Amino acid sequence: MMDWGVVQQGWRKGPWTPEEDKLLSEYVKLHGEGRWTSVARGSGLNRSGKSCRLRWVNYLRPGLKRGQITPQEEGIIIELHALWGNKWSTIARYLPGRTDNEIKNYWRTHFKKREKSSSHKQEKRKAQVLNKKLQLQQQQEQQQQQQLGDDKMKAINFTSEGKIHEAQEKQEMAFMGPDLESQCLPVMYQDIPSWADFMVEDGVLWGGLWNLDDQVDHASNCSKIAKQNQATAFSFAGGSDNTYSSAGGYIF
DNA sequence: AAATGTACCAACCGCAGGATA
DNA sequence: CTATCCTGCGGTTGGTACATT
Repeated sequence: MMDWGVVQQGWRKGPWTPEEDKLLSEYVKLHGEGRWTSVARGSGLNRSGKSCRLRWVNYLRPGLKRGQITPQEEGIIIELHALWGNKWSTIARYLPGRTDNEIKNYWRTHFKKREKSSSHKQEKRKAQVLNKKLQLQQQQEQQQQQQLGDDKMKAINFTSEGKIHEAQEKQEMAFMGPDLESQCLPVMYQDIPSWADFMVEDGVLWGGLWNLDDQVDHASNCSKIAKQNQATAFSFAGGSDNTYSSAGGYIF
């Protein structure tokens, strides 16, 4: 590894000025992309090669799309992220005019949001389940108290209390399944609106959008792989076809 | 109106790996 | 073959604008 710390000393950092942008643009127009260390030296900019490259790739490069990510683009991002994970540069190749940084930032913002709302709902749901459990328990106890009015019977109740609760537990376990949380998850995810609900229904994603790209063949291959992934997501989430979009395959 | 929280964006950093001397 | 250089990637941070309390 090289020692960037030493080399980078004295180079300007922080936001780029319009003058710097102009210098960099002109230099790249003249000499082309790449060889960023030469760009850094030759352009008269007091910036590191890395910084120059980043500025060019993320901001100055021609053909960059500015503005909000469209729902279609969001769909592709989510789909490809499900496919490849945090391979931002790979994902960015299928979104013409968008940079890996942009996609990464977008995902981070929205992922965090969903993660929060998801865990919030998870907590809410857990509380609901616990409440229900407590209510049932209390009801049962009240019934027992009513039925077993005298002290004698109360004594019997006391000794058998453990068994009553045990039976109650078993009954609930049979209803909820052995793993409470795993049973709750699909329910919670159903609360989260998903792009896929309309994307898949409208056939937008797999029908037309990919063709915006000039890499149609590759993209359609990816769509096939992604569709296989959907199938995996169904089975993993334990959902049926019509629960796909909400069962948590790609929603986090 | 001020304080606080949230979303978004630009830029930096460390690292890995390919290219080259 | 090895050491160094260079590029690109992904993670992270800091700043700003806007929304909410």
